[in-house]
Amino acid sequence: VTRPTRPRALSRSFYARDSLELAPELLNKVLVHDDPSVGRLAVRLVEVEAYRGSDDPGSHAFRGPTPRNTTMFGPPGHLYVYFSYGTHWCVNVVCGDPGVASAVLLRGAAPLEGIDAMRARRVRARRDTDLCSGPGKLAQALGLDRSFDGADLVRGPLRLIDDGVAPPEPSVASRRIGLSEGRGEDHLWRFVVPADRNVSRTRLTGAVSRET
DNA sequence: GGTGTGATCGTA
DNA sequence: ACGATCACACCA
Repeated sequence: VTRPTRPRALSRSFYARDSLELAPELLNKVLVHDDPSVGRLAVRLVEVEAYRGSDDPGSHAFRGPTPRNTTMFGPPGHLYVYFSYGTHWCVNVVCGDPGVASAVLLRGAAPLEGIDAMRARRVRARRDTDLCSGPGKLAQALGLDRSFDGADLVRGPLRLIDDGVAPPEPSVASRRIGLSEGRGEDHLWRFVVPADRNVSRTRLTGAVSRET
């Protein structure tokens, strides 16, 4: 059993590394949104995916900088938020060095605090596991949209917190979701907390258990 | 539990 | 034309 410590916000240097290294370290970290309109929202991350740049055909940054992906090339510890399928927002944590595109997509989380406010934003959710079990749901529950693209996780109002709960040991690595053929769909760059009910899709073909 | 399909619009 | 998706229908 991991003993909780005094919660501390992750520092800029924590994000300054490759997305493949950072992604599994984000599991079980707490994402907090101090939302001026509804108060504090907090969730524990249970599913993430690593994206890279010029060597990753699944990445928005594969073909170089564009107006949309600019923050992916910026300094680490900021959010990259984009509009997906005409209906949903998806949230990434930018990592690596400035000039190098590297980011981690936040795909699933367990609601901890502000659950009533999350339900108000996600009326169709029947169970608590419907609130944040997918990238679009997570963004909607936390009230995130384009206006949060570029937001600084070190300054807030969004922060990532280490409350002493370590990443799972082992974690599970599987193929990334939603990539068509030829887009790096075989890479095991999705990381999940095993058996957590807030993981967006339980089918894990080709998944491997992974020591951190 | 699983699979299949339509909605919807910014981006390249 | 095509998505780093979701919800709902339907089958099991």
